[in-house]
Amino acid sequence: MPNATSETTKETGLARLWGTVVGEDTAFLLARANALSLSAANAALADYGLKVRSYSVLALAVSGERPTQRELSEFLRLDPSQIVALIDELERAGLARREPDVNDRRVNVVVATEHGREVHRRARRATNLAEAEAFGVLDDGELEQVKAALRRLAEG
Amino acid sequence: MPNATSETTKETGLARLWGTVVGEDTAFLLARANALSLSAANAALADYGLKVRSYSVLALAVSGERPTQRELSEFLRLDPSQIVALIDELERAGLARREPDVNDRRVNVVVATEHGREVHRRARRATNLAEAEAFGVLDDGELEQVKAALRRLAEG
DNA sequence: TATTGTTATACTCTATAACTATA
DNA sequence: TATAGTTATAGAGTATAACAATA
Repeated sequence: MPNATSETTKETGLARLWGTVVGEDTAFLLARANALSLSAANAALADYGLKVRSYSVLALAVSGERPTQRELSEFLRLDPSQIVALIDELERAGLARREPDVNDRRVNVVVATEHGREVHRRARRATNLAEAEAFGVLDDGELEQVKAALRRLAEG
Repeated sequence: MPNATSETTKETGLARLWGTVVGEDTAFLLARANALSLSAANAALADYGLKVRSYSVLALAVSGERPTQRELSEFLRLDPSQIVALIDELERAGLARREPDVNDRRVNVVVATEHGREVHRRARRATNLAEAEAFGVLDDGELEQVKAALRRLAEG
């Protein structure tokens, strides 16, 4: 039990640090919100043997856009070597597979298996629920404003 | 030069992936915006031998709130052992120091040196500029809305 | 007994460079 | 010569457990 006369708790405790410049910093708030969102999503995906990374690749494989590994690398801002590992993982789990590009034999295109589509459907439901919970403190209007702003930041 | 008839570029290229479910996902957008903000801040802080982590600890040391290591750990959501390493770093650089708590000899309180305060002033200016640039695509009203929303997410 | 700070260790993530096969 | 994918490796970041000093 902390001593009430200790310097440790002389003010209102931890809360007083929110009043500092750090608590007003946009980058700090963004980092914390992201950490919360990330761990909520990863927790929701654990039931399906996925993490945010592998789920993102799976979702893009399911999309039907037939992304190449290079495109996945650029879009997800991950190194090509990390994409290799993620696809290996999805392939081992029977969720996706590589298909050679018809016109350029250097290129692999990533497509989902039927099982991958099914797992994605369920995983997506789970992450949607987790997101709704994580962002539940915001009303619909606020959430839309934030998304619109983040989209402009992210695409820029 | 990519072959225009290749499957790789049959649609509009990378941009077509933004139309998928991933490009609409709040967590995905948040993660990307955070990555951009983080690398901009780290780049700005490199001139001062700091990173976002060490800068945050320094800023809290400068605040005058005399945070304990435990409080820094909880507020920044970093493990106590990571706080140890960050303070060691600041101490080696002469920017901050540990002071034993008067009432509880187990506790260390972290305070900035005069040099630490000066470096913080300059580093803060640099990160403010970097932030203004990173979030420059948003007008002031949007930025305030986003900050308010993030603050509610982060504190919750 | 419980807590603060510390050390040690392992695990994940990330970044880099070198290699192959194709173009 | 350049590009797509692959492999290997090292560095940064993160999580966990055990420990000494103090409460």
